[in-house]
Amino acid sequence: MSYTINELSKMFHLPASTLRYYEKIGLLENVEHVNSYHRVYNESHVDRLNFIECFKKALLPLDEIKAFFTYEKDMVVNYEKILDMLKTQEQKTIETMKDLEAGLTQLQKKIRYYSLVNEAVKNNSPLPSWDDL
Amino acid sequence: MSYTINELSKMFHLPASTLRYYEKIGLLENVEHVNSYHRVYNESHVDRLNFIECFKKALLPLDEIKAFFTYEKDMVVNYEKILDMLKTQEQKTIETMKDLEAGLTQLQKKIRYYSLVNEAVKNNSPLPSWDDL
DNA sequence: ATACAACTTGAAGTTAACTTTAACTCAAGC
DNA sequence: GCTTGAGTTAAAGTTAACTTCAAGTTGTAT
Repeated sequence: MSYTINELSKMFHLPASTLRYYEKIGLLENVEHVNSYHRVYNESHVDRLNFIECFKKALLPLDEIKAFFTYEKDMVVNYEKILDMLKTQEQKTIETMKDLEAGLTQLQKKIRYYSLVNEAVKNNSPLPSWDDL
Repeated sequence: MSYTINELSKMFHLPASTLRYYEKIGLLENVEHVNSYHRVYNESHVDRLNFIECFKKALLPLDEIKAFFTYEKDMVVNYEKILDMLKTQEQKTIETMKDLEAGLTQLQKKIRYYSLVNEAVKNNSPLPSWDDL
């Protein structure tokens, strides 16, 4: 199966310029340039983009994602390094999730407070205090 | 209670330059400048920084955090807008958490795979395939 | 009185991850 | 043969959130 830049663009909700950019920085490799006219991608690019999106969600910067793919090319030599990177990233992701949860809790507390403000204004009753939660 | 820029810096693990920057963009307000010589912060700044850190963790950009504080100054007028912002942000945070979880799952799958690679290399046995997971 | 450390300022510089621009090429349809 | 539209390039521009810099000020210790 082969894909045009526009097909991949739609498939991954990434602008074509971003796909060209990823190729430029070496994150996508071996993209066929037909007649120096247009790019043709294959399944390997779809697979790689799936991982890239996945790592991006886990907040891994692009240069580390790239380093990861570089190490993977010689995994029998680099598996320890790879495991190390993956585990570090796992911990970071877990940390980030905890922070997000704490942030979410505060957001929801504020939402409860302003729901009370809403009611108070509508009933012409006194404004709630932060301690009423 | 009053605080120097260095005390706040340590308290929130933010460099002093960042505290000055927050003041410059209007995120921290009414900071006392004694004899145009040094800043003095008070409890209200500690409170606000707590919220700022909290919103930052929820991935709210600084200009929206600022807009939020601006609306809060007149909450009887703006409570609907505030509730709206908060709920939008709540949904975004939940989305981000889902993405992070999906990313984490993929990370952990890779970790399992490379643990198998590790064993295989140490036992001189054939490398695992991605489907062995 | 002078040196020094701590703090100040506005402005310029940094980083990551794109995005936009301008000028160009190619294949297909009229 | 000419236009159109999709694709190409290298290079410059953008954005957020800082960070660094150079030059100046202030209070305290010697």
